[in-house]
Amino acid sequence: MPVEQAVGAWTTIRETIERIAPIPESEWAYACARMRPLSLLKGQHLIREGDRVDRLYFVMEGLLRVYYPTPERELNRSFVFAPRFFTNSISFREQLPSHYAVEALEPTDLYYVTYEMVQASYDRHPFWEHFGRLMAQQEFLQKEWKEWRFRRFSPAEHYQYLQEHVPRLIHRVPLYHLASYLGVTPETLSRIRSRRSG
Amino acid sequence: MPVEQAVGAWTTIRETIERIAPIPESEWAYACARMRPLSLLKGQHLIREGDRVDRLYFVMEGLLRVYYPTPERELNRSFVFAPRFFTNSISFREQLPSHYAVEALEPTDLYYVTYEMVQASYDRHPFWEHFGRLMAQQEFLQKEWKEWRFRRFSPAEHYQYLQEHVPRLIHRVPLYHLASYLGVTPETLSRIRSRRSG
DNA sequence: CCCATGCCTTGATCCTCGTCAAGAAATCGG
DNA sequence: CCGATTTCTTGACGAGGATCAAGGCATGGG
Repeated sequence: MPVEQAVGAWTTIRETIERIAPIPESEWAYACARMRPLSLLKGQHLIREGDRVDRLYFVMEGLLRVYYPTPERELNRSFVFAPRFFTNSISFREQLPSHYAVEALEPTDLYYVTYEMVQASYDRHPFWEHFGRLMAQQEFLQKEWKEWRFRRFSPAEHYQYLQEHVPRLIHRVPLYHLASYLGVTPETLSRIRSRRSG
Repeated sequence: MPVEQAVGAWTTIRETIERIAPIPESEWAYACARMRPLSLLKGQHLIREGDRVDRLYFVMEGLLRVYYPTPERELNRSFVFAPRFFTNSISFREQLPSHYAVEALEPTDLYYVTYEMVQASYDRHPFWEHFGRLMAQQEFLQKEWKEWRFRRFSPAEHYQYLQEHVPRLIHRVPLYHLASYLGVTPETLSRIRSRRSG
């Protein structure tokens, strides 16, 4: 990777961290030295069901699809737009096999650090405990709102909400994937869309 | 409250905390001195939609129902069995009005500490930051599993799962409340139940 | 430029679940 | 123990979404 790209990447990571809490220089240097790059082509999998996920990823560029693979059909759980941290929290924290799979919907660049490194950081400097708490709390709040949306909105209302608040979802995710996310068939989503605009 | 009861209560709280992380004696004394009791009769509300929740509760005894009040019907979001910590995380952390209501399904005893006290604790001793992180992460994992159950299970499968893994839900929560939790009408839940046993 | 592929739409049919209505069973207070 | 209220069940009906099937429309590779 050319140097300029790497520098831009690290700026993005640092900004993402500092949106949560300011990071001491020593700890930033420590983290930088331990991040490793990884790239996925469109359609490649980052995680397959059953994998043990022992890495914390930062999605630098691209788009991931998180889905539950069931015998009958795939159920889309979420979509991960760069830039963002991402891991399978259950697998990462509890050392369990992943209950979902993750696929790149676009060519995707990531960095990652290992479980051991994350655990070691907590003993290294109070910043990491602080950051970890704020991060976990923020993740929790996002899930709380998501639960609220899924319970209170009908699929049609939910689609309208996403159109207004997360338009990149409608523009960058194929509609048949979005349909599965909303809990309906592609046919039904198509009819929702035609009812709204027509 | 008689002394013996208070002592039993505090043992319960301490055990709940130490299931997450061992608490230093100084911090335990600090917390104890700041907890206040509160009791609810069956049917009373702990939180109404729109309230600002600035307390972190510990549910000592009893059972709470958390629900989204919508114009047409109430949607049950969760049930809170003692002993457990509980608050509206969004309202508590972001100082926003509550998007749900909380009602006692049984006579319920609680203790609480205030937002200011929780915030102050983070500067007091590293234990609280550590505890806060582990707590938030644990809450997140529980929501992750809940999301999984709601996506992968049909209402009938979900009912069977709850029967096997959380039988107290079926025994202590009225079925029409459970139906709303599962996302079906009481009539449909009744038919699910008769299909299974018959 | 054209064909193949993947994605989206439209139509017809079936089936499940919500709704409305009534009645049975359980619970509670007096 | 009894009556009133709440909770649960059962039945009939209708609306809406899943399914099956086919056709349209992009997009990209040759």
